[in-house]
Amino acid sequence: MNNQNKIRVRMAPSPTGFFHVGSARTALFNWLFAKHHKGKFILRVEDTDVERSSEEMIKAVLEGMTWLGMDQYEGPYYQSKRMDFYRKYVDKLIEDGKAYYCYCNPQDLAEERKAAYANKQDWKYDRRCLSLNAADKKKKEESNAPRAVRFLIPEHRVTYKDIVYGEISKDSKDIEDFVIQRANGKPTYNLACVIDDHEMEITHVIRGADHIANTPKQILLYEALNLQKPEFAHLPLILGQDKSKLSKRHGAVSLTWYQEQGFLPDAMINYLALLGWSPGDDQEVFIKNGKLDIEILTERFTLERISSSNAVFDTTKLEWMNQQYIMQLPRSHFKNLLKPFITEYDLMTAQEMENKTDWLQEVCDLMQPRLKVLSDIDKQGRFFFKEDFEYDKAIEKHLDEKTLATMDKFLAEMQRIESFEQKPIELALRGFADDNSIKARELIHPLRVFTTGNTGGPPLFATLELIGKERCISRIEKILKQKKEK
RNA sequence: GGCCCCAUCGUCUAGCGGUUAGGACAUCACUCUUUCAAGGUGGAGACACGGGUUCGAUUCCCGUUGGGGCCGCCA
Repeated sequence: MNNQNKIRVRMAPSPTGFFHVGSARTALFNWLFAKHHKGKFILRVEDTDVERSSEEMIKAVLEGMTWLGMDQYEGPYYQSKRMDFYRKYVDKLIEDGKAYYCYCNPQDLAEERKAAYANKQDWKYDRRCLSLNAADKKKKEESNAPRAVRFLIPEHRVTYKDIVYGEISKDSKDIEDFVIQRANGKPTYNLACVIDDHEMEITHVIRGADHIANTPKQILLYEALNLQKPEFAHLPLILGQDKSKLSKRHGAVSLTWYQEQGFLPDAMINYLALLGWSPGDDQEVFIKNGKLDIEILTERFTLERISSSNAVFDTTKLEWMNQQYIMQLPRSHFKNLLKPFITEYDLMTAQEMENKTDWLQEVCDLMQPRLKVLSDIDKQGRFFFKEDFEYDKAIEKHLDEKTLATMDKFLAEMQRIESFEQKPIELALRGFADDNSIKARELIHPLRVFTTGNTGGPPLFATLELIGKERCISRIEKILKQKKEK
C-alpha cells in the first residue's frame, strides 16, 4: 500500500430494503479508515440479482448514510448498470480453460445437496459438465439448454493474511466450482465483487466476517485473472442477545428504527465504533463541544486495533451513550431535535410550538438531562402538554384522608399565589407546610404525583410554573373529586 | 456432513511472558437532591478446561469443550 493517498475502500450493501446496523458499522469502519488515511470511500450497490433489487431498496442505505453524516463518498455505483463489463472477464476465463459451462438444472442440484445433508454427507458439485464429451455437449448446446458458467477451482491451498484475523488458510479442494455467471448472463456476487474491486482500484476490502468464506474464492479469481489482490480486513460479527448473528428476528436491526426512537447519529457512531474496536486506552465517549469529536475518532482509528471476536449488541449501553450526547447538546439544538417527536406524539402542533417558543424552551431545558432517547418525551413529559397522561400507581399511597385534606387546604393557598412562578410557589408551599406543622416533602410528593402523574421528574416548582396555575389546580381538583365520589 | 473462525467480569473491552488482571455499561450500597435523571464515592463481578514450552503463563503451541460463521444460478 504504496502511497497513503491512494487508499481506496468501499462499502457494498446489498439492496435489502433497509439499513442493517451491522452494515452501518461496516460503512463506518471503512469511512473512518479512508478518512484516517485521507483516502477515498466508495459506495457500490451489489445488485446483480435484478429480480431482487430495485433502486427503491437502496434508499434506506443512502438516507442512513446521510443521517450518520457519512455522505462524503464516491458513487453510488450500481453493479446492475455494469453488466456487460463483467462478461468479458468471464469469457476470458472460459477461453483460458479456467471456467466452463454448466447445463445442470439448479433445482436438481439443490435437491441432491439437500439429500446429502439430510444424510449427513458432504456435498460438492461433481464437475459433471466439465467432463461432458463433445457429442453430449453439442446436444446440450443444440437443445438450447440454459447454461451457467462455473469457475474451475485450481488445486492448491489458499492462504492470505487478514488484517484483523491474521493468517487464514483453506484448501481449495474444500471449495466447489462455484457459479460465476448465471444462466441469464448476469454475474454472481463473487465475480462481480472481484472485478469491481479491481476496476475501482480498491486497496482494502473491509467487510463483515461472514465474508471470510468468500475470500479464498475471490483470491482464486484474482489469481486466475492475474489481477492484483487488495488487502482484506474482516470485521467481527455483531450478535444479538442469543449470540447469533444479529438479524431481523432480533428485532431492532434497522438503522431507521433507531433514528425513529430518537437516537442521535453521533451517539450511534460512537457506540458502533466501540463494537469490535477500541482506541486502546480508557476513552469511550468522543464528545467535544456537544457533538461527536470525529477528528479524534478518525485520528485514533486503525484496523490493527479491531478485535477478532464477535460482539453482542447492547442496547442498554447504546442508550447510556445516547443520553451522554443528549445531555451535552446545546439547548436550542436539543429543542429543534425534539420538535419532530413533539408533533409525532401529538403533544403540540407546529403552530403551537411557534406561539409558545419560550415556554417550550423551558420545558426542554427541564427534560434534556433526563431523556435517554428523544421519544421518551412522550412517556416522561406528556403532562407538560396534555391532560391525558398516565398516573403512576404509586399515587395510591397519597390518597389517604389526611393527605387529601391537606391537599384540599393547600389548593386554597395555591389559588392565592398571584404570580405563579417557581419562587413564589416554593415560598407558599414552605410557608404552608410550616403553618400546618408538616414537612415540605410530605406535601411535595403528593403534589408531584397529582400534577404530573409521576413520582419523579424535574424540579417540582419549575415544573408547576410551566404547567401553569389553572392546570395545576384543575388536576388537583380532579383527583380530590374522584376520590370523594368513590 | 464438510470447511473456516473465535474464547478475559452478565455485556463491550484493555492486556501483546512477571499486573493487587485495568476501564465502560448494567448491578448493589453510600452520597448529593423536594423526587427522578445526571454527578461523586465505594462494593460485588472474569482469564472455559487439560496438556505442553518456560525459571515463570491470561498472554506462545497442541488438544478438549463451548460459541459463531459459511457451504445458492442471495449478497
